[in-house]
Amino acid sequence: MASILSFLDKAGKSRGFLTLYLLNSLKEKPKSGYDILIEIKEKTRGAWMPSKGTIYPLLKHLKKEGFITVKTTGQRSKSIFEITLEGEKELLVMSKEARKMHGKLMQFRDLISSIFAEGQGDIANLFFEIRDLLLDMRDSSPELKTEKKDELIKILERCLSDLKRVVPMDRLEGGREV
Amino acid sequence: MASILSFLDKAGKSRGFLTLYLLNSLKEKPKSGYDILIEIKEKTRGAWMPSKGTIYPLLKHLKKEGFITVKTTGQRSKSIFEITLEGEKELLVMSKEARKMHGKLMQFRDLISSIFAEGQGDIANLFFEIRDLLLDMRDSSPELKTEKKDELIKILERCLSDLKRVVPMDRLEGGREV
DNA sequence: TATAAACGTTTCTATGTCGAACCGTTCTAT
DNA sequence: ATAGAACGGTTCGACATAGAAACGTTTATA
Repeated sequence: MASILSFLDKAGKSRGFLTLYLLNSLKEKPKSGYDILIEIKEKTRGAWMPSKGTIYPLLKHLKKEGFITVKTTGQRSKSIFEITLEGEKELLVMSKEARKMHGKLMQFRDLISSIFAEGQGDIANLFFEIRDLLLDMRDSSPELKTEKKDELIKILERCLSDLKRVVPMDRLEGGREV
Repeated sequence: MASILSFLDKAGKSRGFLTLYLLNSLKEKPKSGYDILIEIKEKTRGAWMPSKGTIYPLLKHLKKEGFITVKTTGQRSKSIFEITLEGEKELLVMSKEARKMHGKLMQFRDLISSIFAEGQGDIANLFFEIRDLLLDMRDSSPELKTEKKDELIKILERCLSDLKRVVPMDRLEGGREV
């Protein structure tokens, strides 16, 4: 939730995920608010489309803060926003939050799926054991020797390909892929 | 965000994830608000702990709605909440939302991780791929043939033992938490 | 015995996002 | 030509949750 998807910037101001996304997206290429709306909708396959009542005021606010500017007021009276140098600096700091969010989101995911879990005991247990092992390792030794890391990767890759071999691929609709 | 973690119940009332979690958790076993607070904190390894200012008023509200009752006012003046029959009925409907949330959350995850890009082959990414595959499978085919199940278990067991071989066991326990 | 920590709850304000209503512009199909 | 859909944006109220302050109780510890 908010605690998971929002964070405090270096000035102590509370920021939401959308702020982070906006700056990141505008860094890549100047866009209009509407463009970003559609971009998000498509990237998430319709799972999320920010409210217009959120995104437009937010863009205005970020402009006022000097993180973005209006590049041109193009056709159809649309405003094309562009990230500023200060915006890029801010993004650099903020984007570290994306990692944290991601980790938190994954924990949150377990919470959700536990609601419709029920059964599947053995497989779930094994999976959790693997997870715990990897998490413990990361916690206790954040700096891992490349050599050891490669070994772990090889093991996991093998596991993954083995699983893919066994799992029927008829479950393809809904589209995978990023 | 809210659109991802909140939903409309059959009466059209907006509900948050916490409502769903509360009912689900109380169905399993009567608990106090504080118990649930700690339960969530531990289940998510510290990634999320609902605000007291959220959970207590919510419990009160659910009680008023008749979905839960106070079983006993135990020691330390704590209230032990218990789900009612009506609450279970409501939960049955609501829990279908958990599945949808899960799917949306996964799309959202891609959006977040796109911010810190990250090349493939990373340990975390591999792990998530494995998890996604297992979860997808569970979602799409809840009834798994024993034979196939055994194969999956064998693969995971092997992965686990391989990992244990590589990971040094000097990683004693210690602080969890984020 | 004093004190601090953990337990357990209440109340209040703040905030990120939603959703709906409303407005004007441009494109497209009939 | 006209209607309707898609584009592009503004404004405002509602809502789930956060976060902080305050308070009483029990347990552990110095």
